[in-house]
Amino acid sequence: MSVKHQAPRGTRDLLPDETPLWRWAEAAARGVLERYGYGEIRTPMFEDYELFARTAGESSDVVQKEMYRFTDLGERQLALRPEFTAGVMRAWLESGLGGRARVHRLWSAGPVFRYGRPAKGRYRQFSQLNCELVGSAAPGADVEMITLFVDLYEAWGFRDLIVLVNSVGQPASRRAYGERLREVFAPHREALSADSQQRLETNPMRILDTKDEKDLALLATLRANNALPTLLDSIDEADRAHWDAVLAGLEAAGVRYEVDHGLVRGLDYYTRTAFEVHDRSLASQSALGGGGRYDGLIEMLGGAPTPGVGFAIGMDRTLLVLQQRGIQAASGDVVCLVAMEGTRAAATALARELRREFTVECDVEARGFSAQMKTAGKSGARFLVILGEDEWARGEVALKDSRTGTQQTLARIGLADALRALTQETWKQGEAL
RNA sequence: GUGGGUGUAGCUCAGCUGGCAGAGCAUCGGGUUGUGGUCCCGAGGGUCGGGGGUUCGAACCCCCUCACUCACCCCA
Repeated sequence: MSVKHQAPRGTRDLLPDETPLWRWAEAAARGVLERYGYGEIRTPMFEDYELFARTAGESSDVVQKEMYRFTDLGERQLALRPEFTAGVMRAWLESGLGGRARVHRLWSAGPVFRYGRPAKGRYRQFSQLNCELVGSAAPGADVEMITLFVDLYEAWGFRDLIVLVNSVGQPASRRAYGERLREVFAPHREALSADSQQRLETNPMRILDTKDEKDLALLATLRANNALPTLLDSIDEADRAHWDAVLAGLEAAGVRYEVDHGLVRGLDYYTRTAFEVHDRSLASQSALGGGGRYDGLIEMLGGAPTPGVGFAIGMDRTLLVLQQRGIQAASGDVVCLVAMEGTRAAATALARELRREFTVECDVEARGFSAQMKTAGKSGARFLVILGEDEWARGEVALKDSRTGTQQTLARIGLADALRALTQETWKQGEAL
């Protein structure tokens, strides 16, 4: 098996046995989004490099080492989108949406690109479902976002979901908190892992979600002595009030959440509320989705100060979990036509007619009767319509239900009616369950 | 990006110390040109991920490379 080309590293093909689950999940999501009153916005898959570099933060990992950056033939500096929000906000500004109404509810879906070492659940091209609520600074907006976030997962069958929430405050308070952490850890520098000593310089908040045993032990000791401040202790009064209101709103909405003091988002533009959902079954790539508030972003892009909240859901990982749980998209009944030597021509016409209403398979290779029957059996077709020469001459066909094994002979004229009645019958039975 | 592991038929995998590439499942055909998914018989299918090296001889040993995977990093 040595083919000349393979899919580029970190990309993959979704084959026909997988796409039904994707379509089902996408359809379920669209239903929820519609009922929440969100409108779809489609933006380019690439934008000016600077747009992403500035909004995500020059020092962020995404910008430092994960961007698909390129120069086009016109010498433009561009990048494949590593996330949706920056592009959506650019479109919002450029189209003047902000002037038409104060609040906008937007969603997008499609591929995003990040250059990183691939692993199960981490791809260089992956798919996100993205939502934004632009124009409201109210805690209720955060609550609606998180509620929508959870309801999407519930529409996909998740029941045991817990949202991790935190407040990352303002950039200034975040910096101040970082300094406080440096002071706290400085005396224990030698006790930290090499990674964390590095983080002490670059991003001390990352020490809080270390996986190193030594680090964890130190953190536990510090906590026990009340020597470890939390980010929540460092945020200002307004942020604190916002945070309390968000939690109260989540309680009221009946959303299960857990406060995670170590939760920090990877992009610099986040303010106040941050949230994520994880699934343990995905090993090291456990984040299924996350989001937060980005009150400074639009101003950063040259717009009037405008608040916003949003989230992104990683579809690949989410569907990976669904597949692991054995969830399959329901498929409809299939009708398979089986023709004889003298009825092949008639079968093509009948197939065409039935396909106005039913899913119909029909042999195109003029294969023998027995071969067609074998194929029909393996295909899982619910109904077999056998066009025997004698019956056909009398204007009749045989209809076999492979679920029960029963077979009846009926007038060709009444075939569609009979199929309709049988499929509706099973549909009703399904409803009863 | 760092460190490990794995690549043999469409799939899951055997293949001993270097000596003619195998099995099961799947596919196709036949047994059965008017009743399948059971059974029986048969067939096709491989540059052993790719390139180089060592050797009389390499799936096996060495180097490089590509891909996947696990743990980190980071996140979706």
